Amino acid sequence: MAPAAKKILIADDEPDILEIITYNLQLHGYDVVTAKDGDQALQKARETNPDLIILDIMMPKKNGIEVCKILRSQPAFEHTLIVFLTALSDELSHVKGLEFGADDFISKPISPKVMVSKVNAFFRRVVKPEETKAVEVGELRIEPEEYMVYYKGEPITLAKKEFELLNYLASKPGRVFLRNEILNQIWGSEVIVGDRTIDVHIRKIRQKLGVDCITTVKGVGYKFDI
Amino acid sequence: MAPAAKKILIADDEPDILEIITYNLQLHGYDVVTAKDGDQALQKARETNPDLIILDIMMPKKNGIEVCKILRSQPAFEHTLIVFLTALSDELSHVKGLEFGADDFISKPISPKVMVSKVNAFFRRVVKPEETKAVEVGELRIEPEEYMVYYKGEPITLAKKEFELLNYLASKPGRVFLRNEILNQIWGSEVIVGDRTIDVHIRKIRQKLGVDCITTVKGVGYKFDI
DNA sequence: AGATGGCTTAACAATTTAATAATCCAGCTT
DNA sequence: AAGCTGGATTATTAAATTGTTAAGCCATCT
Repeated sequence: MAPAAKKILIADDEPDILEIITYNLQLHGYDVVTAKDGDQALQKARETNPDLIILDIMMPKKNGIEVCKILRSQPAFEHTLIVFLTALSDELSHVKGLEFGADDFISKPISPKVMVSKVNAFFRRVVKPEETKAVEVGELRIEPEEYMVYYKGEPITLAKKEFELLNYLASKPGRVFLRNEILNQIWGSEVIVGDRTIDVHIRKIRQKLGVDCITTVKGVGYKFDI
Repeated sequence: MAPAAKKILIADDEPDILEIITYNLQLHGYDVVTAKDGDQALQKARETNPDLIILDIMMPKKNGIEVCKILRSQPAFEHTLIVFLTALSDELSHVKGLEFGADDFISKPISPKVMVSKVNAFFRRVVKPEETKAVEVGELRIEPEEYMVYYKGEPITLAKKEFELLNYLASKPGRVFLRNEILNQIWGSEVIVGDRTIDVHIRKIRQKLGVDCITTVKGVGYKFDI
């Protein structure tokens, strides 16, 4: 699934926080680069070309907002995901940060778990546009942009989860997705749902589509096949 | 896949809590080891090498944070999942725990059900799908991603164990795999099954494939050959 | 407030797979 | 040739997994 580990640059002047977050992100398969001040953040960003940059607002040398502003002015970082770490109360930073092109904020203090969840979410979000293209297999057409499915030209309305599940499976027809992969992708690693939940959604999809384009692979998972 | 039960060490000084949690985790197929104080937790951790360690913060002898700190300093436990049990209000513990490498927190009080769900989620999160590539020998193609086998282009559906077995043998065509090797790889060293079980699966594979690509080496094992 | 739709879960049914035991068979040994 | 030995086959039983239905919960809409 993950051809290459996503690279994350995280800049914060508190070594403890840096270490904790680094450790936890690494544990979840991310490639982490750290910086302890604004200048270093800029330098490492250029050196390593990360997929996501997390900037503490308050840092020596250059603060996060300045760093963001500089990065955004460079073509190489025009579309890089940049998020700020801010103290919960610091509303002003929010406003200023937005002006300089931050994609989101993470409020401190934050638990490692939530941190990882958020990072996962960022990448999930940014991956979306790639899979926006319609999938068409046989008589079945899946249109991610309109959140609709057509079978033999007839529109079929699926609920959100149903659609996401079908779309995910159909993203690689023929390949088996493990139940765990499905849970992590559709529900997210932080959400807790039972195993039967997947079954029920699968059932509803099969029911609504009329065609059985989802094959069960017992003990393994499901695959889209037509 | 190794169906080996995940091992969980749980340390808490309240026998009641220990018992309830243990019972519920066991009910869900986990292998549970308990400890009633910090020293015992350390000892059992070394003895049993668990996959997940749940530490109550407040314990006699050594508290959870001390235990965590000691464990993390040892290579064997560097990457073991460690979570703390904390009273909801005890924010200070959170902060301290983070510094010593805990992966997450579980706040008390917690219902057995939620506990089990959380534990499931922990394991789910760390699972990463392995990179798999298709094996192709002669007219036979094995696609681990699809969990499918093709012979002369025709798709053949194998059951989970059958597929894993074939895939394993085919990973090194020509080499003989001892019965013990097969048992260890496909069934896992902790599972005890009789020798006949392998025979039966081999037979089913031969039957489904139609071609006899598996050669018996009497008194030794089997090899994939075509 | 009441109605609606989506999501999740519980409970049970149905199905599939795995493991075991019993039997059969081929090749060797003596 | 009769008796071993290890493997193959078949049938049977046990276990695990999935399918299905109904019901509850929650948020939203009317």
